[in-house]
Amino acid sequence: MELNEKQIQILKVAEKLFAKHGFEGTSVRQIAKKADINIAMISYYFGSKEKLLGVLMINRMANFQVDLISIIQQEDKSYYQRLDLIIAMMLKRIHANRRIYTIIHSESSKNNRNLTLDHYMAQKRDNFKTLENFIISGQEAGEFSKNVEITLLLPTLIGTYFHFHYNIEFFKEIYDLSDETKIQKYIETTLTTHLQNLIKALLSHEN
Amino acid sequence: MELNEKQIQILKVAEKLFAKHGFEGTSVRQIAKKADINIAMISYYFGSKEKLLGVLMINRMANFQVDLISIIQQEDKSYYQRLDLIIAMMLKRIHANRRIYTIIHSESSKNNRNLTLDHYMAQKRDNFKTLENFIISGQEAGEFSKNVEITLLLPTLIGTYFHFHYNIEFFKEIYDLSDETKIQKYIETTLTTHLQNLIKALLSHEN
DNA sequence: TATTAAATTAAACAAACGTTTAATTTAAAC
DNA sequence: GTTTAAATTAAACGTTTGTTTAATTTAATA
Repeated sequence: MELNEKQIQILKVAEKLFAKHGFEGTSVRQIAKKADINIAMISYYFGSKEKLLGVLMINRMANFQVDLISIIQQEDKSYYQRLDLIIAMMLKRIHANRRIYTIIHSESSKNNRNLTLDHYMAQKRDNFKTLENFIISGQEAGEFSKNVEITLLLPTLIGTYFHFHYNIEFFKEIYDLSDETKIQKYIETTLTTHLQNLIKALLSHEN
Repeated sequence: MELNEKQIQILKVAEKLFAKHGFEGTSVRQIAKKADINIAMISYYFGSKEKLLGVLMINRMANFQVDLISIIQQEDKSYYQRLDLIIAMMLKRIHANRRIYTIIHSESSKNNRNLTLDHYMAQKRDNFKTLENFIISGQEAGEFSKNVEITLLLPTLIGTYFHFHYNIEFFKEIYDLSDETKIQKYIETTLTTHLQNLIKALLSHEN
């Protein structure tokens, strides 16, 4: 789907509002007002509020697998080095697209089956398989220890980020994370390092 | 606030619906229908839909700190043993109250200040402090290694659980988690062990 | 410049929302 | 058995919801 400038602007506004007030908590009138367009334009361009969300999700989730594979293929680097790169890349990407993930979380806990969610699930499965194969290769190469629940590495990585994200008000208090720049810096340094150490500790820990 | 049987039933139904469809996504008519009561009873008992949520949150969050301290005080056990107990207790509790946490997550990402949320934040701060002091004691006793981002232990623990929870459909596919009993068993065994190993690996890993 | 298609608008639509009302039933106290 | 308070009800309240309509403006094409 090709998007013109107006459509892109509507998506930007909708993304922020959906993430802040939820999908049902956001009205098309709010979106229209913030995007400075007439209410009817949303139906005109996207068909419905529901379809707008679908376009938004597809648009924000693209190209993750590509980034992942391009790191794994750097075979001059050790498995640990590549793992560090993967973790840093993932955190950066997830933080950049945190709003859409928030929406996906709240949407997928509802039971309405949905084409876009199926698309997301399929992508997730691919990413998981790719990462799993990478870890297994590292184990066969003797770098990573065995006896590790590979399935739970991704939940630990992504989950840690999102618990930080969902409780940002709490962490703002503890650290000095008063603005967006500081938050981003904290994620790219402290949080990334913590997770790299954590995964490394687990993968080198002889049970 | 004392609750009669009808009120308890309304809270149960509301909890499920809020967790499934979100707060805005759930109507008082849905709640009334499922709880088999008249719509007006919700305003009659709780004042409003908003206040119903407040009562629900307070009701489900009680006594966490008590459980935590009672484990820490078992000083005949090693720090690692107590840490294992804490992790198991936390996962069990969080899973039991997963619905209310889901609601809190989606509510606290919105910016409407709220008495109940403040109460939750204060409790969270207390729990965090208690756990932090426990880890520091363990470090001083020479059991735990230093150079650990204590602040990020809780996000890793809780975050891993919730990423599992939010993506339960995905994990149902991978494992054989076809019903609630199997999910609970998986959490109490595989997931708990994974997190115990993870935290232990980190706390014994000399950077 | 005239024609045609796309973009934009204000207004209206029915449906659903949370809450309140006023009347009635139920249960407890005397 | 009467009185009193609590519980329950159906109906109505005014708003807000997502979407559609039909008319108008804008921009591109011939």
